[in-house]
Amino acid sequence: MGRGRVEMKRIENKISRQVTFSKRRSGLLKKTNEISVLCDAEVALIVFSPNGKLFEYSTQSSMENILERYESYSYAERNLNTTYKENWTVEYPKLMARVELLQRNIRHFMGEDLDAFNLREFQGLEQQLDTALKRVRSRKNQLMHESISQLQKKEKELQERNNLISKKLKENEKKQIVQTNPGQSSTMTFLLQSPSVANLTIGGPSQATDESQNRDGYNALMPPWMFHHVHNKG
Amino acid sequence: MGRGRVEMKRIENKISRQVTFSKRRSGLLKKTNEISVLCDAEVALIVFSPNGKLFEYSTQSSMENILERYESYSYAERNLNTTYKENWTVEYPKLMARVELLQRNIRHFMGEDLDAFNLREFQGLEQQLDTALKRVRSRKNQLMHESISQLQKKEKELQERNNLISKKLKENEKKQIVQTNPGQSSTMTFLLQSPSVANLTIGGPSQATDESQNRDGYNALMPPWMFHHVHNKG
DNA sequence: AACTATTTATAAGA
DNA sequence: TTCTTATAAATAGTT
Repeated sequence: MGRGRVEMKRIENKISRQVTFSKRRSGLLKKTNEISVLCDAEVALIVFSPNGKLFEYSTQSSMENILERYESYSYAERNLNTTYKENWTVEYPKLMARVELLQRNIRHFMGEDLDAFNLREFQGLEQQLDTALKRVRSRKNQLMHESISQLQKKEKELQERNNLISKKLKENEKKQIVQTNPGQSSTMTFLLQSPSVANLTIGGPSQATDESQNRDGYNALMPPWMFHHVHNKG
Repeated sequence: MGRGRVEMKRIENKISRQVTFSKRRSGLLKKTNEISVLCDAEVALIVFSPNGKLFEYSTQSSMENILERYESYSYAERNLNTTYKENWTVEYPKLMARVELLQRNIRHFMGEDLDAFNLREFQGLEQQLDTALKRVRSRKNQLMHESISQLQKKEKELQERNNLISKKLKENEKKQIVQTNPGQSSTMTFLLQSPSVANLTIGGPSQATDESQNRDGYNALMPPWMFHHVHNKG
């Protein structure tokens, strides 16, 4: 409509295109409004100009509502977001409740927060703790015995080695006296280095754990020894 | 455009409205397409008929992309959903990690899953359990003593009451013999009912907990006695 | 759904 | 941009 028909393809002249866009845009908005008024329809129109500028029209029920309605007809994106929303609003409180439950149980295991316990519950907890303690002591003893026998083995080996070296040293000294040759005394350093025994300490100095005590806000729940353990395993 | 101008207000005649909607809708779609082709614009059009039917048009870049682009211009809804998404993708793994950590700690408190413990960790856990056990036993004993003294008190009261009633009964019998009146023997039933003592059982029969053992999938973590406790408090 | 008298939109020019 | 105007398009009322 206008002086001469237009071919339905992109207008190459930039100015023309811009002008046409402006004119037709207002026409489109007008018609959009008209159909919504005349026919009682909900309409949403979104237009991005080639320069990236946004124009929009929506009936009184607001763009948001229409898009929501549209997306409930549609599926992809919105459903994803709905899923996130639902996950969050439904699952998050569940998870938090679970966390709190677990924390309460841990406090119970630490002999705290027992005010509401009745006799049977005390009995159950006592038995549980007793069993756990027996297990831990047994495992600890086992570990200690292993350590001790390892140490004894190492000790024996070292003793043998020392004897051997002492023997060689004596022979060497004899030779030196005979030959009066002052070179080659490196055997001395070899004798003094007592290898990797220090790595097998039993419950050695507690430097490493001191630092990790005041981290992460888990303090109320985690006993210090557990911290060390947990952080080392990620 | 047409034979006579139209007032810009809702068409009351339902048929007319429907027809006009149909005609104008196709016109609107055509114009929407035209502006997008001629002017190289991105356009999205969403129309809901008064009967709730959906019609849509969008340029090649697809409705989803346009809406996304729109919502990045806009803010409200999209930001909400983004928040949910971010909450979910960021916070959920954290929470789950925390749950797993707590569960592992509980297993440790139960003397399980100790394979990776070293001697110092065993020592710490042992001490923790020992302390807890002492606390629990102390609290349990306290509770038992309280129960016992309560029971003794109740016992004493009942004894006195019984004595009183026996005395009255005897007097009554005397009277009955004197008066040879066979009515009023209701005192007998009163003597037989021994009130609420049964409620104070110490760790009595374990019927209530049996049922709750196989619920909720928490079994691996919750000892049966704890279940009872937890479910009762919500 | 098709027709057509009219109104409306708009292309080109100012 | 906006206004004008000739003309193409859209469409209200009718069939």
